[in-house]
Amino acid sequence: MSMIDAIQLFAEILNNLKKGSINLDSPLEEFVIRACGNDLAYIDNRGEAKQKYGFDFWLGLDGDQLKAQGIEKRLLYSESQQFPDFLFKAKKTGEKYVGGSLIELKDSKGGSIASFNSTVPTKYKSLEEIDVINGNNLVSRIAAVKDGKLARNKQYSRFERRCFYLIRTHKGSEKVKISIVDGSFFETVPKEHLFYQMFLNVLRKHLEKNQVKISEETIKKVEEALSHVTDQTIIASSQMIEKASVKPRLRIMAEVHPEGNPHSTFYPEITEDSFNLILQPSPETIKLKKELPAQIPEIEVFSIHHKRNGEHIVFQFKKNAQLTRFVQ
DNA sequence: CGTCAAGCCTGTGCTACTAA
DNA sequence: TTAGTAGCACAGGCTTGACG
Repeated sequence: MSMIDAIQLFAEILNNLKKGSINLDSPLEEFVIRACGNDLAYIDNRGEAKQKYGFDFWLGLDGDQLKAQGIEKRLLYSESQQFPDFLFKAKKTGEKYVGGSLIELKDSKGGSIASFNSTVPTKYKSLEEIDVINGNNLVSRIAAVKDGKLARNKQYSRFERRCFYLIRTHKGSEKVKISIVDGSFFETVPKEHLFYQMFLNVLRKHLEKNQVKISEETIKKVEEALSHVTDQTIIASSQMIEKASVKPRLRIMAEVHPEGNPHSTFYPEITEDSFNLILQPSPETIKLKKELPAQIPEIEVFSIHHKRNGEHIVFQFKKNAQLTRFVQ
């Protein structure tokens, strides 16, 4: 059930593509808002949603009541510039939360995926983690209002939500590719691991460059010490250095390695001018392999192999194939 | 081996938010 | 009001690969 959001998003976008109400060059925000606007608990740019796409995120909700719940007027239709771009509404089956997935957009003119700033892509994130990343609780405040009753439970901010990335490369070219990508495609080691390994790498490179010899034992000790450096907000804060009149600040960014980019030459099956849903196999996805093509005959289903995270199932819609079919 | 295109990598500009 | 931090990738230089 946990993937239900991504599947719904894919199916609805496909509908819109077929109807022609959007095309592969439309803004990615439009893809999501037109497809699933009513199922969202958070939209980062609520102003644009209303002005540009005529979607009122707060429709039917009263401004004064919202203020009472901690959402001030100026926030209603602002662009918050927080992570993530969209959050689906949560659902519950029995006592268990499902849904509530995160959708993050990445749009790029070239063939590589635009860099991730401050957020390292992962398979799961909880609302609590989102608050840590943002350094404030705006997203969880808004989501809690939209999720209403469901949010009145401690587990609400703790349960692990799936992360999906709506990615376009070669924007505005005939080579355009768009995919909804499972976060598992990017997360091959825990992100806490990434951070201290970065510092360790920096140290190693300096030792190498300056030809300084340090015993393997010392390195091990340093590694053990550095392994405690895991908190992104501490790493990214600007720092007071004694006597310094500037405060240096590290910015955490992540670039996607070609093997983690489903649109790279590693994965020739993801063709130009196509729209794809790329999911890690699970009992649900395997069921979906049968069901989705039955509902939407234009879809092709196949597997690609991620070097580190194994098989992923692709549901592919080719724009060109579709057009030729119409012509005939 | 030279040439050209595409891919990759790093640094940067600019904007808008939140919190104090 | 402003200091601090994050968002958006893109620009532009460098590297790699394909091809004759």
